[in-house]
Formats: sequence, C-alpha cells, structure tokens
Amino acid sequence: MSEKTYHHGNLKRELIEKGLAYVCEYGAENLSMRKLAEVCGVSSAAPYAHFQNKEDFLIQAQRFITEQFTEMLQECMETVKDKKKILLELGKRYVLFFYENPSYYHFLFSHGRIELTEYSPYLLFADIAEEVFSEMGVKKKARRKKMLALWSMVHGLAGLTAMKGVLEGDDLEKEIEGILNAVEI
Amino acid sequence: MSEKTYHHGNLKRELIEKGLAYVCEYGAENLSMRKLAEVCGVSSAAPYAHFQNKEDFLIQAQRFITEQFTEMLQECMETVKDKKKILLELGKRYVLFFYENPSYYHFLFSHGRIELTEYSPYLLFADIAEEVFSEMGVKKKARRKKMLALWSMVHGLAGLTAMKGVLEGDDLEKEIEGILNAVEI
DNA sequence: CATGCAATCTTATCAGTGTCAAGATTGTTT
DNA sequence: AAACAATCTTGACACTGATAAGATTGCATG
Repeated sequence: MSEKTYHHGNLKRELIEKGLAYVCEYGAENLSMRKLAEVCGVSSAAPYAHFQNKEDFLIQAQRFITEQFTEMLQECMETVKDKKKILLELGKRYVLFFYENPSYYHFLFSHGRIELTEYSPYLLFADIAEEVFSEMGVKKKARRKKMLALWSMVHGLAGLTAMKGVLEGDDLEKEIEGILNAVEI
Repeated sequence: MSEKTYHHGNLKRELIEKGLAYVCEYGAENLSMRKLAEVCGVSSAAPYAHFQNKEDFLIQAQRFITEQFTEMLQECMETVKDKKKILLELGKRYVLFFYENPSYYHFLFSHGRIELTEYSPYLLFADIAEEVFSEMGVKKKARRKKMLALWSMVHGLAGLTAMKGVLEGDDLEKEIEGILNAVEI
C-alpha cells in the first residue's frame, strides 16, 4: 500500500480524492496541480498523464461529486414510497447534501462550467418534479413553471445554506422542511 | 484625458471598472493583476498602491457591483406603489439583474467570499420580504419561513438563469413572472 | 522467455502570476 | 522652497500551469 514504486498504480483516482479533500479544507481557489501532485507523493508533471490540463481535472472531479449526488437522489427515491412526499424529501436531501459539504456547492456551480442544457444529474430533480406534477394532473405549461419554481427554491436554498450564517438551527432537517413547506406549489 | 502622466490620477476607479469589464468578457478566473495593470496602461505593481492584494481588489470590485444592485432594488421599490406587487417586481428585477450579467452572479457568489450574517445588500430583498409579510399579518415564525422560501426561489432562479440554457424565451420578463407566480406564498 | 510497445512517471524548462522592496516622480502642505 | 506623503516603476522572488525529452515499468506478442 505504501510502497514507493515508480508506477503509482492508482494515481488518477487518488488525485481526484485528495484533490476534493483539499478543496473542502482550503477552498478550490488554492488548489494547484503541483501541490496536489506533492500530496500524492508524485512529481509535478505526473498528473498530466491522466488529465489534459487543470480544467480537465476540475471537470472530472466535478463529475465525481455529481455521481455521488445522483446516487443519493436515486437512493432517496427508492426508499420513499409515498409519491406525495417524494418532492419534499428529495428537496431536503438536495439541500442537506450541499450543507454537509458547502465547498462542493461552490466547486460545482461557481465557474459556469456546468452545462444545464445537456443532460446533467442536476436536472434529475427537475425531471422527477415534472413527472410528479404530471401525475398530479398539472398541465404541461403550468407544470414546467411549477417545476422551475420548485427547482429554483431548492437549488437556491442549497446555495444560501452553503453560505455562512443563513441557516443555523439545532434541527436543520426540520428547518429546511419548514421552509420548503412554507409555499404552496 | 489620455495624457500619459506619471501619476494616473484615477487608477483605483479605473482598475475596478476595467477589471469588471474583463470579468464579464473573459471570466473571473482569467483575471490577473498584471494583465489588469497593463490594460490600464500602468506597471504591474501599481495596483498595490490601492489594494492590499488581489483578494482585496476582488472584494472591493464585488462591493462596486453590490452597490449597483442595491440602488436598483431601492429604485424599484420607489417606483412600485402597489404593496402587493412589490415582491413580484423585486424578484423579477433580482433575477434580471443577474441574467443581464451572468458573470456578476458567479463573481459575487462563487467563492464564499460574501458573508450573509453581517448586513449585506442581498439581505435587502429578504428584509423587504419580511416586512411585506409582516404587513400581511403573517406571524413571526411563519414569516421567516416564507421569507426564506421566497428568497431561496428568487436567488436560485437568478442562479439557474445565470447558467446556460435554463431560461430561453422571447419574453423573459413574462417567463420569470410566470415562474414566480407558480407558487402560492 | 525475450522483445517491443504503450502507459506512466521524472527531470528539466518555459512563460505567466502574486507580491514585495527599493527607488523615482509627483501633488500637497508647511 | 523644502519636506512629506502618495503614487508609480523597476527588478526581483517564489509559485503556478504546461510541455518536451527521457527513464521506468506492465503487458502483450512472438
């Protein structure tokens, strides 16, 4: 495990994991490829065997988080049987995911790097929302509006909680629930 | 005006203005102090007479935008007489402000640089919202929840529109209005 | 097994960046 | 006019992203 061999063996994966840990601790703007290489005990040019450039690394690291986010939402969908409560539950998880790692929110949505036109897991929530509204018999135009309103609220609340000092309760889950329930959609 | 003197005379202001223009065109991550100095026709160390460091420059540039944002909201408040429509109108302006300059949204909210605990103009919207709810007779606890829900939605919608491809209509103003009206607060 | 190939890693090296110290130039005050 | 503070330049340092050339290794093919 800790043998020093010429070939690292698992560098790409370790770069991403250590990189994300670094982002969480020191912020994305302080992450450098060289420091990252050093942390992984490898020369400063080694990462460029796995990533075209820094931008490419950041994109792949974002995808890594994105996958976890998607899995979390999908797992949530399967556990919640009550179709009526599913939107609330998904929203709560959406917000909590980024509350637990505020750095991820900034890291993901900061640089306009993420395209929302193509399919992206962040649309997952939007898709589910639209589906639920559809089952509730809401018509297409209104459905899209409701979906965007809900998605905006959830995404916005995630952003606000990722900033300092907006939400501070002992029972955050209840607090989020209360906010999301404060509007009639 | 375009005389080349040793003392620039208005450098601090020009650095901020040209800096923001640069951010809008090429993105905040490509802005460097040296390039900025060059654009202003001044040596690379000159900016450091006006700003402690890059971070300090960014903060002051953010304040510059923040002031415009605040003025815009306040002007909006004065023109709209109907108290019931004021929240919708403010929300619309909030979103449109960042739609017109998506770079500003990323520039302002990306780096966790902005503290929302202390008084910040972004709380202005929240403050007004809470006031309006208060006049509507909503009680304190519920009022706060409604306020946060509305603020989240507006702020989130601003964020989504600042990304590519979420909102694309001929009449964007109507579209935003429709979305904000899709929920009963 | 050995030979060759492709992947991986290292060692320079380059241009660009943030930042500072020292000194030059200027506006302002006394 | 002289002194001072503000402003700007030059020159330097360490750090960064990135590339080219070469070293080391795993693996497939004969």
